[in-house]
Amino acid sequence: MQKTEWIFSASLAAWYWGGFWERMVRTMKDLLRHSNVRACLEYDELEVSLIETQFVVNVTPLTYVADANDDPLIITPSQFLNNRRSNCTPLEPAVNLMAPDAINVKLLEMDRQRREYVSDICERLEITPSRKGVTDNIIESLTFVTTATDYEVKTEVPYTPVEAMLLPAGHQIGNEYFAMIEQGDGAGKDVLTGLSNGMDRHKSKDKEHHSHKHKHKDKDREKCKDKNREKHKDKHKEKHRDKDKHKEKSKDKERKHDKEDRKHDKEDRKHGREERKNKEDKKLDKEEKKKEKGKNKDKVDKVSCVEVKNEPMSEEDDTPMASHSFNQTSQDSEDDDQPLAFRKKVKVEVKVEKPVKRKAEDMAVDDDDGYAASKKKNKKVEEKKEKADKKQTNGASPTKRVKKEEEETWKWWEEEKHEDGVKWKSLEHKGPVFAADYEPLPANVKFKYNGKEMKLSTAAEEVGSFYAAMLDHDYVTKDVFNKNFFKDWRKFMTHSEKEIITDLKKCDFTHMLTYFKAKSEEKKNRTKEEKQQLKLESEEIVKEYGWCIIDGHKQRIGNFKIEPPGLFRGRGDHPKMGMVKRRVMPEDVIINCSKGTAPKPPAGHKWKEVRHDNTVTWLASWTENVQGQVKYIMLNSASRLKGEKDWQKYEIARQLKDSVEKIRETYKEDWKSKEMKIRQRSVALYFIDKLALRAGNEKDEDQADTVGACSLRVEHISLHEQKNGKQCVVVFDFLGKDSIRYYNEVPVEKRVFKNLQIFMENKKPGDDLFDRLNTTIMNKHLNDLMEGLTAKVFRTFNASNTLQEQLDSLTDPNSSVTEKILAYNRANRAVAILCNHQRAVPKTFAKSMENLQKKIDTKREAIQETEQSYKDLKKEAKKTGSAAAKIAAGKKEKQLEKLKEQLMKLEVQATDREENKEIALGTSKLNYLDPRISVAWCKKNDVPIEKIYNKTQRDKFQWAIDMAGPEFVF
DNA sequence: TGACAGACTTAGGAAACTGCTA
DNA sequence: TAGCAGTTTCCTAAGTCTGTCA
Repeated sequence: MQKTEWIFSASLAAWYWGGFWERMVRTMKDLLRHSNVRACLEYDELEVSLIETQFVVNVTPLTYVADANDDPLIITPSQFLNNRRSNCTPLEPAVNLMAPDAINVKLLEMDRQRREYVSDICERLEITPSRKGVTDNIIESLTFVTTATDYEVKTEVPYTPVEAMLLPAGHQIGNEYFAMIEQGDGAGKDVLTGLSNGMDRHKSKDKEHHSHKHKHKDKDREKCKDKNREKHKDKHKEKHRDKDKHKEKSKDKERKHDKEDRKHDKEDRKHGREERKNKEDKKLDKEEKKKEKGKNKDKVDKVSCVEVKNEPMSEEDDTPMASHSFNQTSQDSEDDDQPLAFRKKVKVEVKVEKPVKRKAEDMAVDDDDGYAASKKKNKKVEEKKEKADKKQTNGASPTKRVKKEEEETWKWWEEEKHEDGVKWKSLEHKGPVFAADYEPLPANVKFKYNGKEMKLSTAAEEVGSFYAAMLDHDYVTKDVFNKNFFKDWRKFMTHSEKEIITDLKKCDFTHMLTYFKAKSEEKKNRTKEEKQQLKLESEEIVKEYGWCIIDGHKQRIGNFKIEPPGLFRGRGDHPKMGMVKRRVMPEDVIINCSKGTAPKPPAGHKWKEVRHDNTVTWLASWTENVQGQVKYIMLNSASRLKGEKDWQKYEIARQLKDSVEKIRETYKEDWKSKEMKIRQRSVALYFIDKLALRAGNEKDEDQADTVGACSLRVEHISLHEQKNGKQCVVVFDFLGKDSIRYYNEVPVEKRVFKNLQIFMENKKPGDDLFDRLNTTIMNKHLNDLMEGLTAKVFRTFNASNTLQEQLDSLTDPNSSVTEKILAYNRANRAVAILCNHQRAVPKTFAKSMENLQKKIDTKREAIQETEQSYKDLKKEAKKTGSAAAKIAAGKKEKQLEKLKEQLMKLEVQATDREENKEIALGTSKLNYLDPRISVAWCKKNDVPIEKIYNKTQRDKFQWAIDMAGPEFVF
């Protein structure tokens, strides 16, 4: 019979089984051993699964399983997984059950004797009816009729029905078996969870060590490492011996009887504990096994759209884990379940000059791209295109190949995508535009020090002028800014200047500022002709440097100008604000383009490097001196390179929509995990999902102190059992990206609340709330749940999903276009609020509101007056009965209606403006809302797209405008 | 495994532009 | 037509996330 493979996530299955991974392992192992599916015993994969949290089971079905009616049971893996708890929605695509659909796994026959035995166990273990239900259900599950809904386990008694159930048919059942189980455990307690074995005792010691982390963390870490190293060596040797033994066993396996199997089983259990104990040993083989896993994955690539893999979860009761003490943390997490701070290293200072990157030709092609549609690209077409491109490249210059009207839309979305990692095939541009040279101040513009005029050297004057130009800005009121500026400024001074200028407070830049203001004013007051001339000159520069030719198409460059020198304007309390951003020279700039097309550097200069790396999208780069960051010249958002990525982003977010419910179920389950690390991860993920928080990368000390979900500190939240009539309220108050304050009072699930209480226990305000979590751990987990999933995707998904929902509920198809636009803006606002897109209240806000209010008041007065005259006219008309008076009254009435309408509009405008005072709508529209939703909405509701997107936005979202019909739904 | 570099997206403020109103 | 307010564009800081290296 043909051998088949059945691969699925063990931890997922463990969840399926009520969260007991160990039990699942055992179940599978015994199931295979005691069933007639003997061939599987040949494989080591089951062992692999123990380490990798994934089963890779090769099954050669020999016989079949029958149900009560003796009908053969043909079970596919998806049936297996879909027959789970009856009160949950089916797992379906969220489960990456990487198995060929058609596999028929024929299981062991469930005989009466075994059923009786299970009942016996239930009685012996005093299992509650629901437990019994579970027990039965496990049996039923093997026959794939699931009914149980209660998986809570409240007893410390070993939970053995799995073993019981798997007792070979015809085997004598009795106390002997129980004894065996208990003996196997040593302490007898955790035969299944393995929590009380030697390893755990050792671990709890470790944990105790960790509880004194603040005193001895480095020492302990070193000790721990040494111990592990030793352990590692020994166990590695042992492992090889075990492996050999195992091979021998496999050879003889067909001759072995059930009894022998039982013996092995017992041994395996003992070994199993040791194996778990030596997790690190197995990590050694991780790479090898990963490869193996990869191979298997390749074989079964049919199903997987979305992958759900859980980490092992542990049995637990309803109380928060801290009360259990973490001495009992699962074996897997010996090191993982420590606060991450234990493992942190000292940060090295930022170097301004970074090592030169490898050359393009040396680079491996990355595999970072590809949304669903593009993945199905026809290779042949690609090859053909490649050949055609090669021909082209060998022929005329790309510039010549550009069509006459290149600006007309390039429908790149209808073309084949480049192979993964390749961003372009040809790229030609003119290089960046450098900042104009410094023009020294006229002699009459004076700088004063300590009240005395002083002529500065050109360099000192230039830097001084940066500060002078900012005198009206809030920055100069900040000590850090002034301190940094002064320190850096002195670097540009001559020796004598340094000696004289020792105190910034004694510096008088006001005359310089007046000069700059006058210049600015002069600029504003230019004649029309002058303005026109300047505009033309500017357009010429754009024409020459603002475009590039990529793959034969002319595309706009986003930022073709090199950042001019100035003072660093870090946001929030940035420790580097005020430092001097030095002038970037061609010698600092790396050019990236096709071979043989390098732009000429400015006269008398040369480029730092010319590179031909088609795996990146930038055209030029340089390293900025303040933070040591690389800055790039890149394409405009309307370009193919940006658009394609954007499209892909929204496709991943749509994928998340399909699996988010599963993921939510998973993290909710994880709230109960015994492992602190997993609970922290699940609570943080809950915040990311529910509140659209950012991931929260760790930040250096030389950056502003801002946080996101993973980097929240104890001081950033406060817990309230009750607040404003709501229970379990978490108050968030922290600075997020750009030092924008995030304040939110959120009622949360009780379990989240309890977990947070535990996470905060014995911590100082400045301690990490999630001390066992960082964004790498989070994203790794998310990617395990769904390919391509990262924390950021949740924001995109939640934003787009909110827009879709809001539009659906707020749009009245019968309303006017104006009303529809209002509905759209409201939906957009809901998203902006969700994402906390704030802006500073515009400086002119108060004034403009005042003006608006004046208009409203004037309008009201006008209405009052008109009303009075209307009444008078009406009276007169009634009194005199004259036609002229009647007409006049009618006119007045119309005037009154018009005025009232105008007032209404003004009032709406005032409300709208007030509501938008601190909300920035643009960010979400540009970065988070799938444009196809808006396009579809416009098409469906006959709203011109121009009402929603301005020209730039229409350019950026051209792909969506072209491809989304009115039927599109996110 | 953590630190770091690099590449890219997301972000708000400032400057420039545009259109309305008196 | 100037002045103003609102809108758009530009600018660049500040994030996210991945890959590499010791």
